[in-house]
Amino acid sequence: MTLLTGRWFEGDAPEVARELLDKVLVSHIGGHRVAGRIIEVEAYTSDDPASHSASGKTARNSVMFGPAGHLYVYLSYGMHHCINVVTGVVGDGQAVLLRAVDVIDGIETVRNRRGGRNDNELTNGPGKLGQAFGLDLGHNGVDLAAASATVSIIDDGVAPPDRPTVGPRIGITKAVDTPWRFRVPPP
DNA sequence: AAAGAGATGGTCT
DNA sequence: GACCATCTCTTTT
Repeated sequence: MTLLTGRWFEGDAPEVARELLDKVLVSHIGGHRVAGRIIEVEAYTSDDPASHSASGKTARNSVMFGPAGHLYVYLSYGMHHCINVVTGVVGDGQAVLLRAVDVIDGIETVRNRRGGRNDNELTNGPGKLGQAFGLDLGHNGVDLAAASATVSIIDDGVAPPDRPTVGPRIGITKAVDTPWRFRVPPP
């Protein structure tokens, strides 16, 4: 049971993405704790045409260029908050998008936040995950390892899969053939 | 079961 | 003013 801190996240996004599989995302928001095992991620690097960081630092993506282990949150399609973990060294805009988790604590809170949907559709997409954990633009830039962190990532001893399922990233129009989506294989 | 379309707002040209 | 790292609901096979 160890809290992952800044240095742990530092590295190339595709590598860190694989390491993040089976780690546990935790949020403490509004007096509710929610925890979920990360089962699907996507990597975005700085020389990657599909990445928000591809054309340099802007107001939106500036935290991607900051230290590893902070959250990069952006608003997608005007209504969904997508959650990323920054991985590059300072000045290098890399991040891993968290696409899906299995809820392991706070399922009642998640059901409430997700408006009473079927349990298998609560956190199986990046926008759904953001809503389930209570995250929004106000959480952009938060340090996952800060003492006061409301969001963190924990290693509870479950190793990442030796052979993750690998595939193309979803919902992008550039670099669609780069296989940087990783998933925990089905049991 | 699959395909289509609308919602909705921040960010960048 | 266009473009989205999406989701949900409706319509059609």
